[in-house]
Amino acid sequence: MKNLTDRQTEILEFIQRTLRDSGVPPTRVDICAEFGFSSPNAAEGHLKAIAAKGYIELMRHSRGIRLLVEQDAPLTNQYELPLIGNIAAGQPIMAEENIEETVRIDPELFHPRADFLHRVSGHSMKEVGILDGDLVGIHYQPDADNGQIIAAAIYDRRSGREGITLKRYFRRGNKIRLESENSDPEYTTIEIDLVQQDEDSQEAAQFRIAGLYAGLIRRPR
Amino acid sequence: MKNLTDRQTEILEFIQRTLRDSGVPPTRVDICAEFGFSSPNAAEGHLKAIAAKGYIELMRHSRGIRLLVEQDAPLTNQYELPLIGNIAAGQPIMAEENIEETVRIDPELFHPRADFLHRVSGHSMKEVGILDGDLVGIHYQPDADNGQIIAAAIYDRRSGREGITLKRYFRRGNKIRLESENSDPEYTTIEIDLVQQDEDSQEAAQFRIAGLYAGLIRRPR
DNA sequence: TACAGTAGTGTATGAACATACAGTATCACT
DNA sequence: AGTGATACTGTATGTTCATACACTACTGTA
Repeated sequence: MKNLTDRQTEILEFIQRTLRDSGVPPTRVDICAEFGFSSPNAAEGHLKAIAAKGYIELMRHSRGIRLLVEQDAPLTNQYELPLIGNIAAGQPIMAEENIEETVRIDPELFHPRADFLHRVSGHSMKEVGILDGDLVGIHYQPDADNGQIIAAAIYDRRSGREGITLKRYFRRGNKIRLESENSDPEYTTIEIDLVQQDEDSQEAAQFRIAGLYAGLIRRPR
Repeated sequence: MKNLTDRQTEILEFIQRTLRDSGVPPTRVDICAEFGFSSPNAAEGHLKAIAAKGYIELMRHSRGIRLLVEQDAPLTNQYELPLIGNIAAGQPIMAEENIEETVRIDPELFHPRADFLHRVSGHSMKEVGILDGDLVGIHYQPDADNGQIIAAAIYDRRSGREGITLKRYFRRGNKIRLESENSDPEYTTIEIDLVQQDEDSQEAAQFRIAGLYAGLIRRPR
């Protein structure tokens, strides 16, 4: 969360004080009176800035100011999942280096239970309602059944990292097929031959199953 | 302290609920809307009676209602959201009767913060990746901007309940348009004339905004 | 029977409020 | 030298809000 300026902090504290003392948020005019402003627009500007930084929410009715910061310390709970972007070479998925963010969410919300989250990039799964930017819950599991949606970890030689992509998984013998859920022809099916991959690990697309798709969260904006 | 009448208790509870859910006390008009009064003076009378009995204090400015009784423990704790199906006649949204389930999730995960969840039924929002069975986070807010996705509470005369549906909201003057996000022709646009709705409440589709769409959770299976 | 309390409708009005637009000035950063 | 963020003044407007007045109707009670 972005830092407030000194003035904005003073104003936020005044809102907290007013709320605590009177039970009602202040109006723009109240703020002007407190700080000696002669224009309600001074207060309006500060409120918008504080709201833009995420400390309060402005509702459009009188005294519509809602605090989004708790006065007391937030609860610590164990319902957190790491958000994993791509994976550094040689590192386990959950290595701290790979964690972009920690999201407070109950792993049991998903089925099967999620071990980590991944932010979807692109529209390859559009047809099953998984969109760019969505956070998907992934259940760590190194194999999958035919037709299941998996998080595929695909090695990229240029970056030396593994990128995670959602794909629908099919295997017949040693041939693996990773399909997108988007009829647009640009979303091609990836085909991998396990024998080839083993024999010539420099050459073919290196691939493994990072886990099973177990649900998603969408946070607009 | 003198006892409150049943009606006065209901109103006091509504004030407590509004404060808890939105952080701001209700206006007289809010109370009228909640209880179906047609005159703000009905609310005013109740407030004066409740104040005279010492349960609240009235300050003479907008929303100047201060609770003088302990606010009982919140129904939902910080990291839980109620899952609301449809709404029993005359009940506030958050009434226990309407809660199907409680889901452990951080309301701040969504933007704007979610006040309750709703399970999507049908495919009317398929084109924006909202599918049947998804749980959507709803931010309690009685109005919306054009083009926003809202949870519309539409009264069903047969069941006597309000059903919640996601729609894209447009308003021009007194005409409201509720659009689906599915090009299939079976998903028609609902049009409502506010004037008609007021004049002939038996006839026209009764409708209100239950809140803003604020994100979703998908739990497969 | 009368009276006080409760529960409303209906109308009206002025003050309180949020908020938009048009400016000015300072400061840090590029 | 130019741009964006901050921190205001000043004015204006339309809506929201509290609240007063007048009136109906039901209920328990002294």
